[in-house]
Amino acid sequence: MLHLKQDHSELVVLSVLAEDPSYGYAISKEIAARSQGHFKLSPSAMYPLLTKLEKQGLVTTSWEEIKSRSSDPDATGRKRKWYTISPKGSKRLTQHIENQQRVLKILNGFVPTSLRDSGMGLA
Amino acid sequence: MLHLKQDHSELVVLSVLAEDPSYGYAISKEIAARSQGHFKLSPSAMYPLLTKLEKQGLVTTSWEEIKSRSSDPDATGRKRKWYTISPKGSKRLTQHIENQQRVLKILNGFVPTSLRDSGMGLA
DNA sequence: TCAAGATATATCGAAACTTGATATATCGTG
DNA sequence: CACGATATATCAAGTTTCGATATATCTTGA
Repeated sequence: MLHLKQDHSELVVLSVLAEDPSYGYAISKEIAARSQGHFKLSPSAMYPLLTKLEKQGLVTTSWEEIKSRSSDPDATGRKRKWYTISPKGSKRLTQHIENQQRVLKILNGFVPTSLRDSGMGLA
Repeated sequence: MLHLKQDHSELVVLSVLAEDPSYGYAISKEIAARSQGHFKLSPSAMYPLLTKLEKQGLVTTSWEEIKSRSSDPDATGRKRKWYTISPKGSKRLTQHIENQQRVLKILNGFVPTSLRDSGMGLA
């Protein structure tokens, strides 16, 4: 299991949302699936991050009332909070990736040539 | 000026030391030079990091007394702390880069195809 | 000669970040 | 009807980060 730092978490979450709106639980499942279980965003990492993205205007949110199949017509039903990437969020994602590429390129300049030449370069 | 996270700082410092032993001040200058000023490791980031590397046995250290040209024969002289990468440190550097490559590959799987196809992929 | 900038190492503290543990509640299935 | 999955969220304790600060020496040029 690889450790996802905040920068990477943000990149991954915005990437997932760039394809379709989703919600916390589904996003965490998607991340685990798409990374073959290598990446994991726990609830305690996920929700603060989503709240931060919302505050920064990178995503918009809406609540969905999940209709219960319960026979009780008064049942409250479970709530689901949907996250949709905003234009600002899309822009941020692009910038984020561009930035990663730039960092990677410079970082690669530090990798010893012996390692770089043996196909271990980063860029 | 790009923000160097600890993971990247460690990679960069070990990479610099993999070529030749050096000391704190010189390492920070080397990093600024080799990155065209894009990366910067301030003293407050550099010295705790070097101490950590030393404690983990990734580098060995020795003090050098810098001979003063001062006419005072009793002058203490400035001290310089040299850092040399250890076999354990070399191994860590290789693992570090391998790990970066793995993370990058998985991360790239999250980048939207539209961005990936336009040459913005990470791996 | 002497002031200023470069060389050199190091700590402090406030803020931000990280994460396992915890809390709460509903849904689906055997 | 119990249990695992779904679903969101906070807390607290630990780690990380970094500008500011401290200390001291060396070098250069006005």
